[in-house]
Amino acid sequence: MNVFALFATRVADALKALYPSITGEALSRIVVEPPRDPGHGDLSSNAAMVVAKPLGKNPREVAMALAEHFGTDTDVASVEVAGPGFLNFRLATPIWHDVLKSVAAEGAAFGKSDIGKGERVNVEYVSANPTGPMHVGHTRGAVFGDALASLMAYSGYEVTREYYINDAGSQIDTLAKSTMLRYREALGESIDIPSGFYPGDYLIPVGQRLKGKFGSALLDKPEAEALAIVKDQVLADMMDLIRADLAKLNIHHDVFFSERQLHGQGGDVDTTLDWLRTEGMVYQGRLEPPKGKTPDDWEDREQTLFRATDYGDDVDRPLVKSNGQYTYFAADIAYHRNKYQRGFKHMVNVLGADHSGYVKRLQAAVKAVSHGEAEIDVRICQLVRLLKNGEPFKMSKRSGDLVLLSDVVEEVGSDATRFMLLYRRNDAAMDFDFAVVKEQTRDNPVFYVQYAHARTYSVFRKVAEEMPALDTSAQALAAADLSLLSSEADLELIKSLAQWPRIVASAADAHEPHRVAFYLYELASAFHGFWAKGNQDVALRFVNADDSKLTAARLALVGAVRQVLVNGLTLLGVSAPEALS
RNA sequence: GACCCCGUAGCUCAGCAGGAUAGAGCGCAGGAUUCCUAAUCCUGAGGCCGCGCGUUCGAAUCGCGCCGGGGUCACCA
Repeated sequence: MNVFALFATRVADALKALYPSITGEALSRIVVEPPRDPGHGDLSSNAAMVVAKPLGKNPREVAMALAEHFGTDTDVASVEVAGPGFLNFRLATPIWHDVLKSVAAEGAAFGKSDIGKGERVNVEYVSANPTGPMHVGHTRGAVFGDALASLMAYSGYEVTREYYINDAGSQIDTLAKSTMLRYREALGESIDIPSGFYPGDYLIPVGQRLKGKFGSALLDKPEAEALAIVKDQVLADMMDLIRADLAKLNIHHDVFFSERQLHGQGGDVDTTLDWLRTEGMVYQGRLEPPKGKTPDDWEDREQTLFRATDYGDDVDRPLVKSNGQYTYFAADIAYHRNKYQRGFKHMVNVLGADHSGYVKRLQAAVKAVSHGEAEIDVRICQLVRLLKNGEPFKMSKRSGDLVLLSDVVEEVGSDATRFMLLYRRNDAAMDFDFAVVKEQTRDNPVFYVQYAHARTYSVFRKVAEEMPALDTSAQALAAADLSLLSSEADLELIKSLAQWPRIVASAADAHEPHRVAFYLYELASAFHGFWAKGNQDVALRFVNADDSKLTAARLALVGAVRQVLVNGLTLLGVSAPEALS
């Protein structure tokens, strides 16, 4: 039950009844939301102001008519017209108790919506090059994409979580050659790793595995053949490594899409280029070197260009390299055409800050290959600066100057890592201070929220101890007399709970999981605040040994708080412990 | 030179498909424990919402132009 959506519908219905000539366009701009100042009531709507102009009426006049209409609504305690034509509702107490009932009845589904209408959406995230373990640079996008995918699934989309494996470029050839050296090393040769190769220790086990499988047989094969075998092995191993790293943050993908499968004679890139040609989206031409910074090796030549500017990009983009191979972007067009052909009209890509220049051409590609039928939202996750006690932090246990994802998770844990990264808008750069994240204080929102959740359990433990006769089963609490929850404090907490469905829906719609994290913090705060009130006023305690009816009603409230905290934490992939140790 | 992101309290950040008196945490000053785990709560001080112009009944929010910070810029991936 979403009271805001409920009243949005009622307002629209009322307007249609009052002004039959009203257009759907005008109705769509109506919002019903909590007023910024709670003194203005529970719900506020701009309906009269939005609708007045097209109707040629005075906003206050429309508002008055609406107010009169709602005077007979039994769920409404009072309606006021305020300011230029705001409609402010104060709701009758029973409807808040209905919210509580619906939390209990809907459980994990409280907050779910169908704004996605069952449409399929492809969320691509991580897509780190399979050349080694994950490092922190990947972590933010990984967590963001994972939470966004969950959020959209919860909001009625059919979500596919996808990982694009960049396993076709020259960096993979270098990876194979680097691995070949480790193979020789495993066979007893002493090796020297040239610069430009991958020096990481993580390739040593791959070399040993190759030795175990093939002995020294690979050395007898032609180099190209041997390298192909080595490449397959190292790619498989690197992806295992990456999957294991992601699993530490509880991140899993549905589809791992290999770039290699797009290449080759008659592959997707070939057919896509042919298609682009027949569509007239490709031509032979020259590009201007970028102003202000001409690359040293700039070579003015005629090349195969995609008409990206026709679709909003700044320049047309090359599809074929000077050595005759396809560019990365050519493969990416084919890849996104493939997504479209698999039936995705909604796509989301999560990329790192270093790809911000890539956004427009990706959007251009999707527009072109779908003739404008599909849309892609590219979310850029800005840089994360690692700190320790406020000082920039360089940690390097195993791999050059990189900080590994597994190091971070080991250091601070999955919950804190995920929550901290999600407790920030994705498009703002952020600092990640190990010292703060590890601290279990109010500085660290994840513990604050988890503590609220644990507190709901400790209330129940307390009741079991003090009032063993009280039935605290879900069925018993569902029958509790909620009308006993009539204090300001009770209603305030219930109103926080009532926000949840609209928060999730708006977060899913805007592709902004951080809204969920902030909401959870606020709900935790409301719950902690209620607790403290019980210290001053015995009537506001959760547990009243001499009043089992009130206690039962309060337990129903506490149970609802717990349910919403769990629902939110689950979406963010953060655990909800029953007790903090 | 161009493109993208950011600029809100001393610090870290919310708020931005326009809406009423701009919020939170930290820090600072004071206070609270007869329910659970004080890992908490309450009160207070603290703001030309980077600057300017424009659109509007109404702008932190939208548009344009500056300023400052970060990122990126044919063929790498």
